[in-house]
Amino acid sequence: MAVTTPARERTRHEVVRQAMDLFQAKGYNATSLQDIATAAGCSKATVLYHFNGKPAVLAAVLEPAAADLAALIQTVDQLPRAEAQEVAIRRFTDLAVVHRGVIDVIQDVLPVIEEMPEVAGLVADGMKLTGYLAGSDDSLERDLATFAINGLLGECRHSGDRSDEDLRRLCDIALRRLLKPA
Amino acid sequence: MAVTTPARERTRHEVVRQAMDLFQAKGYNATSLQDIATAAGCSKATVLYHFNGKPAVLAAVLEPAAADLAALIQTVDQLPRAEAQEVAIRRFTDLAVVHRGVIDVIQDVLPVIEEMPEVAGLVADGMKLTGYLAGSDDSLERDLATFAINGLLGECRHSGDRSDEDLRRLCDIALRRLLKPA
DNA sequence: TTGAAAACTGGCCGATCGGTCAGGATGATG
DNA sequence: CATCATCCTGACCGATCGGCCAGTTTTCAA
Repeated sequence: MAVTTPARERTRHEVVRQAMDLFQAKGYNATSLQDIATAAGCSKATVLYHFNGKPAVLAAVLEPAAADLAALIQTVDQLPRAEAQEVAIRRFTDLAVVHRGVIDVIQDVLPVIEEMPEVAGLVADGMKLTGYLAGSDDSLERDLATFAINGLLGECRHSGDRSDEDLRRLCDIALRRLLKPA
Repeated sequence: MAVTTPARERTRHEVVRQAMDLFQAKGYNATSLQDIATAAGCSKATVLYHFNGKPAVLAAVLEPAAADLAALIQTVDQLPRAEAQEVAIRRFTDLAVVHRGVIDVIQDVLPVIEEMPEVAGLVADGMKLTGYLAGSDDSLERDLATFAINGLLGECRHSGDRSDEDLRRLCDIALRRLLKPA
């Protein structure tokens, strides 16, 4: 066959997939490399053969969301200020719903996220997004923006039973109430 | 001397004090009993002499906040529904500011808090408070209330440099925007 | 078919964790 | 001074963690 997936990518992908599920269910710190290996049907040594340490596994799990966030930032970057907030609110709710699993994962890593160079880009983009959500440089508005993001992070936690539509609706309402009150 | 503090209470109090600071700075899971013992100027065995395991230390750290929250719940419990939400918002912001350190601590324990009987009361009271903050049984309003609490939890995280007054003002504004929009 | 590169593994290592225990220090009481 | 309960400690334990390495199995192109 010509289009068979190379064994390398097959295993890597499966490890990332199972790691995502486990990180989401038990948290990053509470998940051991052995847990991931068992779930992925390989040995712990194999996981470390494909990934240069446990943080590298986390980085691979977060990568798709990080890429989408980076793209969003790049888009909003070249918008006039007035539109930037509106677009940030709308597209960030989409992003939060799509990557709700990843958002769930991040929770457990937040306290020590500063010391993880693997996810530095994601953190930096999150900070920039906060600025755009705030809509102004006013410190109260900025605080409300971080408040909104934290509320959203918390809301996505263990929200596996909620439908995408419900979650999107809730996030949109909450963000607008906080950031664009009538 | 008649009014000297017994050695027992002295050490216990110091352990709790240092544990609080460490839990707040590094998180519960990332803080070892040895860390607490060193900070408190005693041995790890001493910590375990006074407290029946690490979760018991956490329970002692959370206890004052849990007591205040329980008192708040009891107060709000006997209020008519209309007033309940307003009082809950106002007094919960006070409580959040006063016990901001404790709120900070809880973050790291949330993913596994269900399995800790030591803090079950605190969790249960938090759930009741959510209901009162929502103001109605509408599911959207309840979700917004949990959103608000999560935002507040996140906002209190690593907010040691913020003044009490700023924090109180921010929490009050955010809660009212979310729960009582104009 | 063959041989080298890639993929994979069991076993081991040092470190750290929460927790236990027997016994030493301390201080009040007779 | 002697006694005894309280307070405290160093040493140790079993478990678990992330990570490493020598060697085996699989893959695949020549």
